[in-house]
Amino acid sequence: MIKYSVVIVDDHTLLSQAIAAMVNTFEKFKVLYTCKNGQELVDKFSSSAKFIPDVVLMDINMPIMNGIETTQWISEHHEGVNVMALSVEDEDTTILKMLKVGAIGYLLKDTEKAVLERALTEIVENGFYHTKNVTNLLMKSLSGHEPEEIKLKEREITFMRYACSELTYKEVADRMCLSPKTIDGYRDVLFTKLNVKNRVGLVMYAIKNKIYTP
Amino acid sequence: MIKYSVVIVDDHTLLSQAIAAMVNTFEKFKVLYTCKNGQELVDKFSSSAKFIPDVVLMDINMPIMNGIETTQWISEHHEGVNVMALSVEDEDTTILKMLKVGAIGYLLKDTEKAVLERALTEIVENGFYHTKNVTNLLMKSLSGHEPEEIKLKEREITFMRYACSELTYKEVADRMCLSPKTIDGYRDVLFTKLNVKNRVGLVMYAIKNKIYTP
DNA sequence: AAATAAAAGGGTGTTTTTCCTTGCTCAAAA
DNA sequence: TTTTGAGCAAGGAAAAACACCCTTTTATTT
Repeated sequence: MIKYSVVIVDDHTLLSQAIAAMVNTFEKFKVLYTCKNGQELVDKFSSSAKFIPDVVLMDINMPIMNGIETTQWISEHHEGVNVMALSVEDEDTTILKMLKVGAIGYLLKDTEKAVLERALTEIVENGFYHTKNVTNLLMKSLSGHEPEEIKLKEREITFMRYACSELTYKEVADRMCLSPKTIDGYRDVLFTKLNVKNRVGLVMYAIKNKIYTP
Repeated sequence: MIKYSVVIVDDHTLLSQAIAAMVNTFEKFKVLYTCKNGQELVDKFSSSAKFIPDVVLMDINMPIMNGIETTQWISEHHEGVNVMALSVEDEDTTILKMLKVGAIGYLLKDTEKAVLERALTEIVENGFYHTKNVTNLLMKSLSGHEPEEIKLKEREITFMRYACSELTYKEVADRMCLSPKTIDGYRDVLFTKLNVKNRVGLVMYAIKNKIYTP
């Protein structure tokens, strides 16, 4: 019997090896190899055609080259490879981003073994797999207005990181070599852009969007 | 050959099942069952003696009953059971807390399969396993001053969570049905207790110590 | 019963933040 | 060339946050 080949990409070695062990118990699948990050995968893919699998199980949060960038790359260079996202977070925007760059499935890490097997099977046989959650999400995003990507400038991001400290705005102005009143300006712009009311809102936005990591 | 029994506790089902699959490939070990959180484990342990394993692989961040609480409980009620912590985070204080409540090993989730097998073997044969990191950490904590646990009251924690929102202190006072002046008091006390200068400092402390999750 | 600690609240004054408006410069678009 | 707009700077006023002083009441300890 011909087994479908699977590659697992996750920075947590134990997790990827454990999932590998699990996938190897599935009748129709076998693991080709595992990677610690997107860069490793790109290197493998580029080195030889025999390293190109049927399915990639892709974690989203990784150092060096994250799941979204990597999936994008796969979509552009190896259209035939099916990417299934595998993540702990079920934040709407993240899932949508993965689907947008070409992932054809999305699984949370707290699903059952049987669900993973079914998902893999459906992917290679039908070409897609989505949990109900994801389906609902897609419906919403189709009907609803796109959240219109907020674009931040380099300086605004620098300022935001300072805003996440205990410095007063005057001290931030010193650090950035600008007048306090200019800093006032950045703040005001960001308040309206990000739709927040005060500095705490700014801090929360920065953290949620990984502009600042506590 | 007699196999040692292992129980895995992790809220991410896929991860725990995958690790289970891996552990089952080890010659000397077999998985008895897996749990989604500490409460489930306590229930199992309490229901019958045949559910008490040789080793518990314990995740730290879980809903309902986290790894530290659960390990504490095991230490108190089932001294013979070896608990090995298994976590993504390698923050010093967390590791120390786990060891303090009785864990006899600590593994990061990005270790190799072979390392896990060796760790399990050493635990059942020698009674302990620590990576070099953990050993170094222990040395440090023995020589150095204990960071003197900061004790927060229920009310202060409630207040802190509100402080992590965009509400003004006056609005927080309303929500907590207290005078704004009382809220002022909480803030002042916390500023000195936690050694921070302003509300942003408070927010950061709350996030770092998981009092508030963004 | 006295001492102590915690919880709630009050007064006053300073500093910081927030909001709104105005003006300048430079560069790209019409 | 004029217009438009982004980026930078700044003033003034009001609101919020912060600091430090305090009293009263209610539990808890001794």
